[in-house]
Order: sequence, then structure tokens, then C-alpha cells
Amino acid sequence: MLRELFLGFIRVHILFHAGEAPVWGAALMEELARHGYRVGPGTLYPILHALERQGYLRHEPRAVEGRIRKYYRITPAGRRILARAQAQLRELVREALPARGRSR
Amino acid sequence: MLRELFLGFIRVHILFHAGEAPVWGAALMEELARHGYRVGPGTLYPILHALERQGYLRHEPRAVEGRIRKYYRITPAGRRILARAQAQLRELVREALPARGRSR
DNA sequence: TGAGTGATATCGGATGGCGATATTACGCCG
DNA sequence: CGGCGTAATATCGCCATCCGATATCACTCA
Repeated sequence: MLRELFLGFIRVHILFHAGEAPVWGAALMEELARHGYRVGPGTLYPILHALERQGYLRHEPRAVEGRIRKYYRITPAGRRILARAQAQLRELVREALPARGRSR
Repeated sequence: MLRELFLGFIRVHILFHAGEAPVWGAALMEELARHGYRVGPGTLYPILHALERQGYLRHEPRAVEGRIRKYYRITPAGRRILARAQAQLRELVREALPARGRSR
């Protein structure tokens, strides 16, 4: 139901988290689920691949407890895109969110 | 470049504006352009049709200065979806936006 | 009537979404 | 060592969406 509404939000989440600390796919899925986005692997992994192909993420495989994870972190280009998304977000909030919990 | 990031934002804009006052396609395109989203008619109109098909908008043709415009306004179901989007937006802001211009 | 104009509609190739299913790679245990 | 369990990631295939280009529509005015 209108998932296309949230796919952009999800990407912002991903870029942001990948900018804070390296993240891997499965952890992202849990994180997103905590935020109310139900995203399956068939959705998430292609998104990660696309973000990497576009140069916004880069991954590095790492062995953790005998498992191999691909840790993604943001690239400089990714930071630029994230900054633009955050600016748009700020504007969207200023315009389309009832002024609450905000000031100045 | 990563337009899929913004398509959700655009939909929030549309639903919000249609909740404030009746809007027609061409005016929305200008409005969105002012906010930095470059959206052509081949993108916007199918989105309006889809939102209407899903029951979030309803249109009413009206003659204005000899032209026919389709004024869209939000439906109750649209308001519910918008409220959910706004909630997600608030959460996204709280999480992924550097605390600035916000309090508590 | 026909040129002009604001507004909306459609077409079609490319791309993306996503549930279901498969694959990979390791530890563990007998 | 096999082969089972499991965490993590990958892929398949169908369907929906995207969107620039182009067409259509409806009305005014000369």
C-alpha cells in the first residue's frame, strides 16, 4: 500500500546509517523494521547494489564470528547526495508538517 | 540521478497540498519546481491518476477562464495515508537529520 | 474557421520493486 | 572428515512505475 511513498525515506535511512558506522544488509533490515518499514531481502539487497553502482556506497567484506558480512559505508558522493536529501527533507518538513516539535 | 529518492517526497507534497486546497496538475508542477523537484507531465499525471485510483485523491473538473482544469482534493483515506507519512517523516527527521531548527 | 494557449493524456522502452527461492560460507558435532 | 544448521547475501521473473516526447483536448479571440 503506497510503498513507493516510503522507498525514498528508506534510502535516506540507509545513507545516513552508512555514514554513521559501517552497516550490513541484515542489520539494516532489522533497523528498518524497527522504524516500521517492512523490507524483504529481495528489496533491500538490490537497493544496496544500486546505491553502490551509483557510487554512493562502498562495501568491504569482513568475517565476523565465522560469517561473512559485507559492511557498507558511505562515499563522498554519497555524503553529497545525503546532504541534498536532508535539505529537501528540511524543506518538506517546514512545508508539509504541522509545526510541532520544531522551532525557528 | 537518484530520482527514486525524491518520488516519495513529491507524493507527500501532493497529498499535503491537496489537503490544504484543491490543486490542479500544472500548478503542482510549478510548485514542485519551486521546491527543486523537476517533474514533467509524463511523471506527474500518472502519479495523480494512481493516487486517485488508490482512493487518496478525487478530482472535479472545473472551467476557469475558459480552460478546463481538474481540481484534485484529498479524500479521508488520503488524509490517513498522509498522517502516516507525516509520522514516518517526523521519525526520519528525528533520526537522520542533524538536530538543527528543532527542539524537544 | 483556424491559430494560439493552458491543461491534461498517452506511448513505449527502460528501470525498479519484491516475494520466493537459491546460493554461499562457515562452525559444529559425531 | 561429511553433512547439517544457520546467518547472510544473491538472483529470478513478473509486474508496476518512470518519464521524455508527443498527442489530444477545449476554449478564446481575431
